[in-house]
Amino acid sequence: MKIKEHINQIINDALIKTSIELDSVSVTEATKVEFGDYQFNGIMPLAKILKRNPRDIATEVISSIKTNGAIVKVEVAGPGFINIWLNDEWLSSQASTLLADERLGITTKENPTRVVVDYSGPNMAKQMHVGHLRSTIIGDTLANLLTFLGDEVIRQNHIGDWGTQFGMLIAFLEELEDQSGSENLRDLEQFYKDAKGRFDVETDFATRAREYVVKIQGGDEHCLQLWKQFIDISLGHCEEIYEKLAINLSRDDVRAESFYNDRLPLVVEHLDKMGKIEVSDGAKCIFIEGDEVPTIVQKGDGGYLYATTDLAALWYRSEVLGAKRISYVVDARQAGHFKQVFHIAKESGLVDKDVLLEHVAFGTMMDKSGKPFKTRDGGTVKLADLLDEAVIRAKDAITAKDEYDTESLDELAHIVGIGAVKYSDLSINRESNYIFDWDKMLSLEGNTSLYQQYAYARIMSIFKKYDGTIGNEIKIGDEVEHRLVLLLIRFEDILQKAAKDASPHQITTYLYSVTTLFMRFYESNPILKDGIDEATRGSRLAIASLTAKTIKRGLSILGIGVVDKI
RNA sequence: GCGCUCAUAGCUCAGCUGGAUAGAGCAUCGGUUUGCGGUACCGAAGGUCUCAGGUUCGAAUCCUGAUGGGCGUACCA
Repeated sequence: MKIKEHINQIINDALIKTSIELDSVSVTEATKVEFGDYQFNGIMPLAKILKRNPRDIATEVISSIKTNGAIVKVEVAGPGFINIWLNDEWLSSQASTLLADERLGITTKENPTRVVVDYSGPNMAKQMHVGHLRSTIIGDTLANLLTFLGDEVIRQNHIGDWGTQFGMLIAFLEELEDQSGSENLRDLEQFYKDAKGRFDVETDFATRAREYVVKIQGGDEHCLQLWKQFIDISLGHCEEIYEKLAINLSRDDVRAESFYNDRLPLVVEHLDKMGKIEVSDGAKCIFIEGDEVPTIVQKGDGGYLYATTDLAALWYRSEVLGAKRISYVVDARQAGHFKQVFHIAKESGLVDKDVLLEHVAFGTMMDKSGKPFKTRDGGTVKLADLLDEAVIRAKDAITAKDEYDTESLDELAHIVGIGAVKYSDLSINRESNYIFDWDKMLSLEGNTSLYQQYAYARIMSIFKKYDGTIGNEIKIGDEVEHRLVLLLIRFEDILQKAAKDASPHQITTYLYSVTTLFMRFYESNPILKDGIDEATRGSRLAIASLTAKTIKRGLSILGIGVVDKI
């Protein structure tokens, strides 16, 4: 439920009764337990405008606040803070309602936004490597989150399947065709190196490779056939990775670079018509005021560039797909590029003014010593290798190994390992650089997926032992329960904000606070011990159940699974 | 050179719209009535929020400047 909105409404009503009108009223979570559950700080700036004593106004306002519903107590504190305590009975009843609902009381948007989330976007010429990890993970989470909240999400995988290197690759593929073409493509990295090796030393081969680039672009049947075959195999490799990573991208979501080919000349034509284009050194450029370097949309030799493709994609997404929010989950280093492209798209009318264009930027992945993440010999780390290692390491971290047969242990290690990789990536502010540390991510201590999965398993273990029906009746009995239940009710507020900011780490921070608070509750408030009365036990079971469902739902939005025992 | 961005505890990170005594985890030290999963929980210690100004009732947060790091900077994507 949108609890904050509810409290805001109450405060707003009280303000109106005091003849005060504010454009927007927003309470915040109390900074300390002594200050209650929520606090309203808006009186102080107001007092300045009204030239009145803030405490006097605050005192007047709180006398108009009803304390028989959600709020049980309000106080004026300090220079004019209004501290708000919520009613246990009200919270209890809200929590019971959430527990009875499949979606935990989280509403779906009444007016959904059609939103394109552009993420992953691997290059077909090479194997997926760690450079694609963050975009894939963050983008998928954003898409999951928006979908859950009711937006019409269109996932777009803008794969790189066009460009000069493909001439070389298909020329090489052609030679191997009669032998074992697809077999050689198993290791794309090696294939690329071999092809490059030939290209560099053999003139005949290099010439043919260059001819093939022209031929593909000219629509030559034979070359296109080879090219399609190559892309198909390479994309298949990506799909294996998506499968392992539990990423919701399918072939239907692929709109490759080549998809926009037909639109490229039209984009340039349109820009020209709008009077945006200036020719400089033979290239068609757009100069933006304040920017030193122009955006080139067509090269001197007539070729197009990635800015042109991105403009074409924006146009397509806006016009054909009808998107009102277009989110690019791309490395922060491309901030300058997107700023220009977005600007041009809007100025030239390729995209309507009311469409939200956002660059969901993220930082670089570093190793433990703070340097860019590479293999020992300085090469690129293949994603497939990294994920395999995650599963192997996860297996070591599992306690109850003996309770599993080989097959289900593998499955469990997969859930734990992949979850760790995803969670650690999602749990830091996406814009800062991210330090990749195996030991930290697979630790049971601290803000990790394993800690959450462990907490979940503990709750499941209680339920298994209890072996009965768990009701929805919650009755808050003490301070810890009060805080935990309130936190659980706040789930929707957190998701809404994370969606607005495209910021998954707000979800992980929240889940971690739920789990730690639950652990405290678990220590201090026994559930199945002898001497616990029926009603208390029922309520505690229900609180545990709501906690488990919240963790499960939260992790599932992050694309991470839970298990009943670890 | 110009532009973007970051700087919070020894380390990794939170910190909302400017709000009260800046918070977690790791590491360190100490503790937990035989415990519903102890790979847990509780506590202690740890800070000039890079520096210097400014804005104001109030600044880690906003503005200006400095220092240090990362990144980008015309026909690659």
